[in-house]
Amino acid sequence: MDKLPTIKEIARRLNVSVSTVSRALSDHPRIGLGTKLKVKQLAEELGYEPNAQAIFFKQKKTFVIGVVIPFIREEFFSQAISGIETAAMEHQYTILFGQSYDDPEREKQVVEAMKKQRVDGLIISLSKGTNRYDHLEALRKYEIPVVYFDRVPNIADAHKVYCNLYKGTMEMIGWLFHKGYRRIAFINGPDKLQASKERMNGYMDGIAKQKLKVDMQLVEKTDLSKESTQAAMKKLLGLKNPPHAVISFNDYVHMDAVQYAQHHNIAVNKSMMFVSYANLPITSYTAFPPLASIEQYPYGQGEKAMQLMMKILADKHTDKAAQEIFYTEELSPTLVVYQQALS
Amino acid sequence: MDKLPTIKEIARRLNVSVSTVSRALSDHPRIGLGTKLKVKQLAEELGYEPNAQAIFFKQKKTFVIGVVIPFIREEFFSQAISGIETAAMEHQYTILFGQSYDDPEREKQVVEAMKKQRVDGLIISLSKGTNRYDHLEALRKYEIPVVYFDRVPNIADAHKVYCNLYKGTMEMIGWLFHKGYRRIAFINGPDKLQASKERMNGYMDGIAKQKLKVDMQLVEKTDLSKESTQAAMKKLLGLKNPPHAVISFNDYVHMDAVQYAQHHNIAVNKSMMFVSYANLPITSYTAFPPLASIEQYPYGQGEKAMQLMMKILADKHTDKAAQEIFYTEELSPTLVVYQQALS
DNA sequence: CAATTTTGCGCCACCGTTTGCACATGAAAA
DNA sequence: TTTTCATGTGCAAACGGTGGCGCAAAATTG
Repeated sequence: MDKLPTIKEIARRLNVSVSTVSRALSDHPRIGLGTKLKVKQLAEELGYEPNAQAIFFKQKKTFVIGVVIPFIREEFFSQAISGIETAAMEHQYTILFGQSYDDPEREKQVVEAMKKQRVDGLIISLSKGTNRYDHLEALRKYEIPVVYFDRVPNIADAHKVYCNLYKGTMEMIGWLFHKGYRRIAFINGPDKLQASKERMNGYMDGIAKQKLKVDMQLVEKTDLSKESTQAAMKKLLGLKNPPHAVISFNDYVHMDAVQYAQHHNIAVNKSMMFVSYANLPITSYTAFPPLASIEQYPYGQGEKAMQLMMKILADKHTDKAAQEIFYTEELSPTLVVYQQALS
Repeated sequence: MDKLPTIKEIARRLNVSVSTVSRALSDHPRIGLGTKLKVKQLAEELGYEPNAQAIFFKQKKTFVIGVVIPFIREEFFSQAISGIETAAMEHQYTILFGQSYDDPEREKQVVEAMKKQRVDGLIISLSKGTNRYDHLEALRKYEIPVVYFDRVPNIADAHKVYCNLYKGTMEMIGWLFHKGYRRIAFINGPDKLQASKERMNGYMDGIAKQKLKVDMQLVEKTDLSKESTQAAMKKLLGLKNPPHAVISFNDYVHMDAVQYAQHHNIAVNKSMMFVSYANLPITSYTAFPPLASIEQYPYGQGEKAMQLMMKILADKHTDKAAQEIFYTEELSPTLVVYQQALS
């Protein structure tokens, strides 16, 4: 038994036509009960399994969703991909994986490879440098829907799933204020990211809400690299009037910031408080976990993104008009407090 | 322009046959230069891109490699997958991703989904509970080669890529001995894993080599869960004569062990030394990184696994006899010392 | 200038499966 | 008994390409 069994083989052995076998296997009502039984039994015996490639080819479907993220090694994304994967399995989909390494060029390559593979859809969290969307627009021609998550573009005609960090940031500032901290610094991420803008707006409005005045010396930026974060910390620590608390863009920036502070003899979370976004489990092992963190539910975002994709794909077949509707799912973040900060 | 351009469309417009177009695009020598030019130009204009699904279907190739790992959130595996991905891209392959979550049942499901997708090959790091290989043997029928990495099975007729931890463990014990530590404890992983056996042999022989006698009270086991690791630590700390040093199965076990010790007022890396396997970058942010770690080169293992897969796939076509040769790639680990331990 | 080779292109079968349609048979309705 | 209809099955086209083979025209050879 060298070749894999096909429906042709079953047809040949049973002296029926391939169409009969095909229909028998899919329980077509017009096939006789006896025939169905015979076919199914032989299929079982032969260990027949339909050739998905052939079916997909015919149906113009692959049951594969492409997933592109910046770095899988970041726990945020590995959690997100787990959510995506789980939701995918529930719908019998599999996922094609690729990393952009935060490089727009690489992102383009990966997206193109996925287009070539004719994925049924693409879920992507943009690289921080991406400012052109040609490679993603190109998917439209192939009717491959795109769902953005977390790092979403600032364009209207796109499906998006993300966490509203505006509210979360305001909440964080309120919490810090109540704990008695007044000079609240903020290390934000790249301007291009919508996530940065949201955080910034939240910061501004949060400070204003507490009736503090915004001091732009307390607002720094990082490109997310260790060096850039350290440079930001250097400036903050160099102020004649250093901050009481530092909000970092995410837990990685937080860890780099804390490390820098520690090396410069700051009593972390004693004389200067550190809080962050993301709430990664890994931080619980670190020397100085953030005092509080804004949970962004990466797993939930991934899951939602996939469910949205399923909905879009379903709509595609039923409702032709639905093509031009774009969905946005906004999750509300939660402030998670780890320790009681001394006030 | 509603439909995607196909080779047929090009043929129709140019009044040539589809086969001519096909051959022109692939630079077949029997096609005239002028025809080639015309075809290629029109293809360019129309933005023609070959339907990979169709080609793969005909050629019985998908250019997809399935990758199954226990947990993507473990940095070891996320690094490994990065190595795999990079090597795959170099060969125009893409990767289909799945996690087993260390559950043999889920592993089976994932492998089956990949079989259904007719991946060209499968790279897998086994779940810790896997002791039957039926689901992987089943791939043989589809001529889907399997390359195991890191968590490899203890069977002969399989392709494997892994780190030889026997040597690494002996080296580690030698280093600890030189630093003056005599009572060296060892928290090993599940027996089923070949990796556990290797470490154990290395431990035994390493202890013997230093002319110490093996004290089985110092040897504990964990199923890699936090609870199990803590239970192991509890036993070790409860000994009338506690260990001077603890070797953990990997950095995650290490972190859990250190956390437990810390909560029980042990002066970590002062009164009791902690060393580990894996050397994950994330440990540098933790409160007590291992004093030394055995680097297992996850990225390199992934890369090697993919390269081996490419070789196997290439051999498949050229050399029919090569089918029965099984390759084993053994990487040598390196002992990385982070701090000078007090002797 | 005839014989042979090379060049350029089209025809057709094929990969594994699905599906619209036609056809034959037997049973129920008229 | 004839018409109608449900039932069970087969034929063939289609999905988008590839590639063996054949055939005519052009180019090369003796």
